[in-house]
Amino acid sequence: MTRAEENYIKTIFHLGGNASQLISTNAIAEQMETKPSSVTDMAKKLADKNLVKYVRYQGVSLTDLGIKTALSIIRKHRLWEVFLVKKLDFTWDEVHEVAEQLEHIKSEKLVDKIDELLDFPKYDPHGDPIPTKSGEFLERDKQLLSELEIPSSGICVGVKDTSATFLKFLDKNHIALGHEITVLEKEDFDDSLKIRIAGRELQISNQIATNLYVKKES
Amino acid sequence: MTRAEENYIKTIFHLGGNASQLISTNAIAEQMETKPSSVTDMAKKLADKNLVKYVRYQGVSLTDLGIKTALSIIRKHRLWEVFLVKKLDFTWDEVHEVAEQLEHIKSEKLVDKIDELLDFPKYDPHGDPIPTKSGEFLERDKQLLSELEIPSSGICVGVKDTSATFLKFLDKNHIALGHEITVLEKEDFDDSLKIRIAGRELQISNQIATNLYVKKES
DNA sequence: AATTAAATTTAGACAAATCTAAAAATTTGT
DNA sequence: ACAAATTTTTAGATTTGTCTAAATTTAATT
Ligand SMILES: [Mn+2]
Ligand SMILES: [Mn+2]
Ligand SMILES: [Mn+2]
Ligand SMILES: [Mn+2]
Repeated sequence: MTRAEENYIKTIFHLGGNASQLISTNAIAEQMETKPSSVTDMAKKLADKNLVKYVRYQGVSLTDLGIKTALSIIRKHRLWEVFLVKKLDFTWDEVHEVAEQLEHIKSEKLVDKIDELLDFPKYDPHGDPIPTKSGEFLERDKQLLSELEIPSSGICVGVKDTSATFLKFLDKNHIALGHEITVLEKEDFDDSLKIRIAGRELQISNQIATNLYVKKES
Repeated sequence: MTRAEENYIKTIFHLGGNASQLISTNAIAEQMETKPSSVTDMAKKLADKNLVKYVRYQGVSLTDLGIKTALSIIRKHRLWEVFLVKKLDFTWDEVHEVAEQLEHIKSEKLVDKIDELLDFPKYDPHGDPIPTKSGEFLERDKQLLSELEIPSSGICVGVKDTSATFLKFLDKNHIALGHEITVLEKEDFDDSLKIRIAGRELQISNQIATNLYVKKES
C-alpha cells in the first residue's frame, strides 16, 4: 500500500465509510484538501484492490479489508501519539503532525513493541480509543459537554476538535482530560456555559462546549 | 526534500562524496540498485538545489549543504537504530530496514528528544559513530581485525558488513561489540585466523576478519 | 416534466521518479 | 594515435498522484 492509498482509506473511515454508507467524492476531497477528480481516480484504484466498494456517482465505502487496513493505520497513529507524549514530552497539540508521518512506517514488530513499551494504552492523548492488534475498537461512553443537563457534572474524556489552536486554548484555561467538569449555568442568549473545573469557575462559549467530550458521573 | 533525494544524498556521502572526490553515476546506481540514467536525472536535480556539484561525464560530489544534509539523515538513521535496540529489544540485524524508513521522518524535535531519551549515544549498534546535532562526526580509532599483528589483541568495536546474514553469523559465534578478541595464529594458505573471544577459541575466515573492526589495546 | 443547479466523472496535462534503447563521451588497449 | 570497450548521457516511455476544464449524471426547483 502506498502512503496516498493509506491516507485515503483512513479518511474514508473517519467520514463513516465503515458501515455500508457511501461517502461522496466531494466529502473526501474536502477533508483531504484535494480535488474531487483526484478522489475519483483513487476510488477506482482502491476498488481494484478490494479496499473499497465504489458506486459511480454515489461514492465509496470500505470493504472488510478496507476497515481492517484503516484500523491498523489508526492504531499506529494513536500509539505514536501516546509515545510522543508519554516518552518524549511532546504536548498534545504537537503530536498529530508527526504521527501523520509515523503512521506509515511499515513494521509490525515496531508497532507491537511500542504498544508494549507504553503498557498497552487504551486511549490516545485526545481521548480517542486505540484499536487493538486484532482490530477491536472500544468506543467510550461519552457525550458532548453541551448536552449535559444543568446542573450536573462529568469527567472530561476527549476532544472533538483536535486542532493545535483549540488544544492550546484548553491548556491556557487548565482544561485537561481526566478533570471533573461541573456545568453550573447555561446562558440562553448564546448557549455559553458557566462551568467549574479544577477548582476554578469559568465561562465557555457554545463552540467550546460542543468540542469537549465528558463522561457522565455514575 | 523528497525521500528519493535524501536517499541519493546519503548514498553519495557513504561512497565518499564528502571530499571533493567525484562519485560516478555508475557507482551510485550500483549501490542504490537503480540505473545510471536515473542517477544522471537526479544528479541534475540535486545540482539545481545546490546539494551536489555535478560535472558531466565525471560524477557528483556533495556541497557543504549536501554534507550537512547527509549528516542529518545519518544521524537520524543511527539514533533510530539505537532506539530500536535499547528501548524495543530489536536485534542488531533487524534495525536497518526500519531505520531506513524512520530516517525520513521530518521533526527536529523528535530526533533531539530521541537523542536525549537514549542519553546522547555516540555509536550505533554496528559501531558507527552518530553525528551530533551540529554535525560533528567522531570517527573512531579502529582497524580491521585482519590487519592486527599476530599475536595481539583488540576490542571489537564495529562491523563493516552490516547485512543480517553476517550479523546473525556473529551472534551464533558469540562475537559481539565490546568483547576482547585475541588473534592467535594466521593460516598462510587462506589467511584464516585462529582467535580467542569470550573465553572460546575459534577459526574464522579471512572474509570474516576483513569485516570486523577492532580497536588495538593500548 | 422540464429546466436549472450541483455533484461527479472523463479527458488531457503535468511533475516526480523510474526504465529501455540509442547516442555521445571517455577510457583502455594495442 | 586510433580503434574498441566502457561509461555516461539523452530521448522517449511508464507509473503514481495530482490538477484543470469540459462533459456527464444526479438532484433540486420551478
Ligand atoms: Mn492525530
Ligand atoms: Mn489523536
Ligand atoms: Mn543501518
Ligand atoms: Mn548502523
